[in-house]
This record gives sequence, C-alpha cells and structure tokens, in this order.
Amino acid sequence: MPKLGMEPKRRAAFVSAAIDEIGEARSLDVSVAQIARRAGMSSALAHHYFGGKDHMLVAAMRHILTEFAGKVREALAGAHTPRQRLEALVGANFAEHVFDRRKTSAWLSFYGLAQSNSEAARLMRLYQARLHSNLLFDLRKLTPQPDIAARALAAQIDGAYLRAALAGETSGKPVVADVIATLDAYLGDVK
Amino acid sequence: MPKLGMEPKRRAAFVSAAIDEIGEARSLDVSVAQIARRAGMSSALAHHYFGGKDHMLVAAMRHILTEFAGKVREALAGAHTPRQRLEALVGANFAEHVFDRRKTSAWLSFYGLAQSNSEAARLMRLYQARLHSNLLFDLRKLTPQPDIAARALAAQIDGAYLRAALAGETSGKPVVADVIATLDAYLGDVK
Amino acid sequence: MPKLGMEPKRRAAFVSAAIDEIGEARSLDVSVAQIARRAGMSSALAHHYFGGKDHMLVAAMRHILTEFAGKVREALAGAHTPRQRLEALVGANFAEHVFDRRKTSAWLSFYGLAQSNSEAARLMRLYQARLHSNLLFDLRKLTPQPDIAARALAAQIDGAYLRAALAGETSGKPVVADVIATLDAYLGDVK
Amino acid sequence: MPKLGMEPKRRAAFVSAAIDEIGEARSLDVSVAQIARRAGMSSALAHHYFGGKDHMLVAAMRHILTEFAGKVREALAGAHTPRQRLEALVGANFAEHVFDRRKTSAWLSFYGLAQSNSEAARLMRLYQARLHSNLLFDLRKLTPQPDIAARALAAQIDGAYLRAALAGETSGKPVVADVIATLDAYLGDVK
DNA sequence: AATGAATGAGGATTCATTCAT
DNA sequence: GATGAATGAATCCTCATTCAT
Repeated sequence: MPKLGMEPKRRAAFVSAAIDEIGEARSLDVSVAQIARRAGMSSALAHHYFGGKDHMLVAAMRHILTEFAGKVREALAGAHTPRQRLEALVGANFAEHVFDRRKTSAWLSFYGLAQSNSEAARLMRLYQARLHSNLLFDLRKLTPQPDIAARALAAQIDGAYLRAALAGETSGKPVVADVIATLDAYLGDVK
Repeated sequence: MPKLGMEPKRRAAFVSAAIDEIGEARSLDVSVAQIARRAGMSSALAHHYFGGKDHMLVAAMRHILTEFAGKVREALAGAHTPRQRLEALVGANFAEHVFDRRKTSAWLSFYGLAQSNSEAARLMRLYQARLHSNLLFDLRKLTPQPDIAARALAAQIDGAYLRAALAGETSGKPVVADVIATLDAYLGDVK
Repeated sequence: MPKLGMEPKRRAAFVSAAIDEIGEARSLDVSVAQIARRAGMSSALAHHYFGGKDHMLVAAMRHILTEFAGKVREALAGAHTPRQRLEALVGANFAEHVFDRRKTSAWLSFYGLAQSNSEAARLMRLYQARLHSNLLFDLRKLTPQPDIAARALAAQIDGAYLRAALAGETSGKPVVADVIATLDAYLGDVK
Repeated sequence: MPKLGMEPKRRAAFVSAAIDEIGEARSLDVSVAQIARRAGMSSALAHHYFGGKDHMLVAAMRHILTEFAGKVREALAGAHTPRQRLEALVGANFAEHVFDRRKTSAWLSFYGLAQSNSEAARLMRLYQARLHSNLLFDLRKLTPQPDIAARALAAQIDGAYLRAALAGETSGKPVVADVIATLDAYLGDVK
C-alpha cells in the first residue's frame, strides 16, 4: 500500500476532509479521528504529516485562502478598467465557489481560531491586507480619497459575508449589489 | 447557610465569570470548572442553575446583548434629529464599554457558537435585526433608498468590528469616522 | 456512593494498588487505568487526587519509605546498646515486611524514577541520608573511624538488597549475617 | 548503495546511540525513532537488525558489559599479587570510563529492565557472578573465610555504585578507598 | 539492504455531567 | 440550596511495528 511521494496527496486529502468535517459540524470541535476517517486514513498519519491538530486546521485555512487568492487573480485578469476590476473583486468575494456552505462555515470558525492561534491570526491578517490593498489599487484611480473608501468597502465585504454566512444564505449575489452601491456612493455616481 | 434570593446574583456571577474566562482564553474552549472557580462556586452549581454548559454560554451571550441594547437606548435617548440618532447609534457600537478586549473576544467566539447552537443563532439574528431596524428607522427620514443604505451600514459596522477585534484594537474611535463617511456618501453629502 | 471525607482513604487505596501493580508488572510501565481498576475506581479519579501519574508514583514511593521508617523506629525502640541498635537496624532493612516481592520490585523501579523525577530523587536522597545517619549515630560509640564504616555498611546494605531483589530472593535473612560480618570486621571483632 | 559488511557497523551505531539516548533521557522510555535518528538511520532498520526494541536494549546492555569485562581483564593483567589484583578489580569498577554519566544512567535503568526481561536478567546475573568469582579467586589466597568477604565486597561495590550514580557523582575515586577499607577490615589489617 | 509510508493499539489527561449528602 | 465525589466518554498524541518498494 505505501507508495513513495504520497505526502502531498495525503496532506491534500486531510485538508479537504478537515474542511468538510468542520463545515458539516459547523464548529472546529471535530476530532482528528473523524477527519482521518473521512479522509480514509489513520489519525496517526495526520499527526505524522501535520505534527498536531492545530497545524492541520491552519493548513486547511491556508488552503481556503490560497484557493480564494487564485480565484481573485483569475477574476481580475478578465477585467480591464479600474471599475471593472473593482466589480470583479467584489464578485469574487461572493462567488458561488467561495460561498459554498461548508466553506463559509469553516471560515467563520477560523475567526475563532485566529484569536488564540498566532499562525491563524497571521493568515487572517494576510487576507485582510490583500483585500484592502486590492481595493486601494483601483480606488486610487477613481477618487481623491481612496483610503477611506477602501476601508469602508473591505469592512462591508467582511460584514456582509459574515451576515450572509450566519443567515445560511446559499448565494452571495444579492450582497454584491449592496457593496457596489456603496462604491457608487463613494464615487459620487448617483444612480 | 444558603440565603434566599441568591439565585439571580449567583447566575450573574457565573455569567460574568464566563465572559471573563472566554475573553481571557480567547476561545469558547474553557471548562465549566474554570468558570466556576473564577466565580467562587462549584461547577455542580453551574449545572444546577443553567442545566448545561451551552445554556450558560448562551446566557453570557444574552447578557452582553442586553447590556448593549441598554447602552444603545441610552445613546439614542440623548439624540434628537435623525442624523444625531444615527451618529449616536454608530458610536454606541464602538463605545469603549463595548470595545473592551474581553468582550470583543467573547463576541467573536459567539459567532462560532451561533453556527451550531440554535439559541445562540436566534440571539445573533435578534442583534442583527435590531441594528438594521434602528438604522432603517432614521434613514427613512433622510434618503429615498433607506434599505440599501441600512444594509450597507449594518454590514460595515459588523465587518469593521470584526476587523478591529481581530487586530486587537483597543479603541473603536477611528472606525466610527469611517462608518459616518459611508453614511455621508449615501446621503450625498460631499465633505 | 460519593461520601464526604473519602480523600485519604481513596489516596491510600490508589497508592496500595499502584505498589501492587508495579510489583506484579516488575516495571513502572503500568497504566493509570490498570492501577485504578485494581483500586476499584476510575482513572479520572486518580488524576483528580494526584494530578498526574508521576505524582501518584511518587506518593507510592513516599508511602513505602514512610512505612519503612516506622518499622525502623520500632526496631530501634526495642534495642538498647549501640550494638543491639545496629543489629536491629540491619535487620529492619531486610525484614520480611520489607522484603516482600512486590515491594522490592517497586523499590528497584523507583531507582529508575529517581533518575528523571526530581521529587523521587529527593525521596531517594532522604532514604540514603537516614540510613547513613542511623548507622553513624551508633558507630560513633564503637569505633574511632565511624564515617568510613557507616559508608561501607550503607553501601553493602543497598547493594545486598539490590542483588537479593534481582535474584528474586524471598528472604533477607542470609544477607543480614553478611552485613553483620562486615560490622564485626570493622569493629575488629574476629569471630 | 548498500555496502557489504556494513551490518556490524550499523548495529554498533544503533547500540551506541541507544546508550547515549538512554543516558541523556535518564530513562528507558526513549523511542526507537529517537535512537534511530541519533544513529542516522531509519527506525525500520533497527527492527530489521534487532527484531524489536527490547532486543536492542539488551544488546546495549551486553555491549556495556562486554566493554567492562575487557577493562577488568586489562586491569587484572597488570596486577600480580592477589592484593594487587583485588585493588585493580575494585578500581576497574569505578574507573572513569565506567563512571561516565551516560553509562551509569543507562546501567541503573537496566536494573529496571532486568526485572521484566529474562535476557536482561541473565546478563545481570552474569555480571554478578563474574564479579563474585573474581573476588573469590584472590580472596581464597588471603583469608580462611573468602566467601563471606566476597559477598560483602560485591554488595558494597554495587551499592556504592548505585549511591554514587544516583547522587550524580562524576568520579568513583573516593568510593574505591571505602571498598578497600572493607577489604582491609576483613583481612584484619588495621590501618 | 534500507526506507518512507502507514497503522493499531494504547496511554495520559480532560471534562461535562450526575448524585448522595 | 450547594457541594465534594466520582465517572464515562472522548481527545490528542505517541510508538513499536509492518510492509511495499
């Protein structure tokens, strides 16, 4: 059974199982054994690869973040004007792929983890910094006060995500319009 | 020994100890025994009063919410125009009393609880509904599209709170200005 | 079932069960669960009372030592001349009660524990200091060089105990004569 | 890659690493993985060579014993009279090479192993028999009661080693004089 | 020969919860 | 009403050992 070079695959399987399990349980209180069972491996192997439960959870968080960053990059690649890029960015934050029930649930749980685990906190700050910087980049070209608008939009995006996730919304579509409305308001475009 | 009428005081002591403990641990993973020790009572008594750990956590959440609602009411009582009331409302959400480190930490942890505990979810929805309705009440008098602005402000308030809490900010002051800026943007008041 | 003031009895039961278990297994590699089962209680209670496995093992070591000290005191109480006292002391070290298979086995295991556990090391030093001081007290009255004789006798006692215990001897009687012979040799009494 | 005739070297490396690891941990509770890591090989290879952890520990014990026997033989080779031989023998038991901290620590741990592992017990008996027989050989030429003196000296040697090792002494020198004093006492040589 | 991969078994420890007093 | 006593269940983690390569 044991083959060479399995580590990356096994790690990915654990991470995926962890996200599923957390998403289903709607809590980080899932046992390593449960995750391992779902991944079809032993809990001992999980420890072998990750060194501990927390490291595995952080790996799961990192995975979600990396995947999300990729989607954002794709979305931005298809946009050309600053306005288009901003709309694409907001859209990416509420895309179906991101708004999957299991992932929103896991993400909300990570807010808890980020309070007590420094590596999780670091990842959370990384996410926040990226979002803010992405917004700022294009807002600079559209308004003389890009900073305040960037902070407002970033906060609204996170808050709207939080509210929608807690409400169990399955689509982020309606929320996108709300965020764009704030963008318009800041740009002074009365509709 | 046991005095009459002690129950409310004891319950309050448990709730207060729970908030402190959660705030310090930055996690809901605190044991009933720890909370009871801090409260100066036995863990058995905690069960006697609350019927279980989760019920006690929900009671703590309810306490924070009730206290917060009182502060909001006070703040609104001192305001007269819609504009003043809105500013007071935003201010109340980031008042020092609310932005205490232990409370922000507990509140963020409750986001996790609200995902798996239906009573906690109910309280969270109650909070959200109140915030939205408070915003809407005054926005109605100021703009023809109060709904979208209310949703935007509510989301920004929650998101900003989240970001500030995660960043470990000790004051909510700077954030207030950001939210008011969005209000101005929606009202078309260019500064 | 739970009664008040049970702690001392329970602790004693755990300690006794621990000695039996260690003695039977001839090793400190016994699980807390095994000890608890033998004591008729749960392993959780063992942790409640002792705070951890090592603390329980040290308590067992302390128990053996305390009991032994009592036996020595008794033996010395019945002796009057220095010579009688020395013989009584040597006899006490190899008395049947002390030479019980389970206890010798546990004691040998404690030599291992004393290497890595500082509290066990402290107890071991206490035992050694007591033996040496007891020997010295009476040798002072019998020889001009009591120190060297005390060290010799103490070492022989421990070494003989070790050898007999490893050999699985069930009686310490023969050994007593050997130690007394050394005493005689030091006192210059040719037999 | 694998070279021929490597087995003896690899085995020796494992044994040496095991002694070091046990000596450092001051306990037999060291994992095969730790030992293998220190030896620069895989834990699987350790099993391949020794067939199991206990066999490896016994091999380590045997190694210490064999090495020690060699030192004793060397020491005896340089001595000519019975008295010289006895002094050389005692000296060898507390020579620096033997009294190395890691080795005393490992040796004390082996007392534990000898209680539950029959092969280790056999080795321990072998050591004891050798010591006794070496002492007896020369004592026969010096005293009419060689037996009792041999037993006394053997016990004192082991006991003194035990006490010195537990006390963390780094030199066995002082102890040698004590043992010789007992020899003198038995031979009736008053100093 | 040598190892990375994998696991089953077991261990200490924690904890919410129950119950007699 | 209040608590010390007690536990069953569960958790994370470790480790000796096996096996395909």
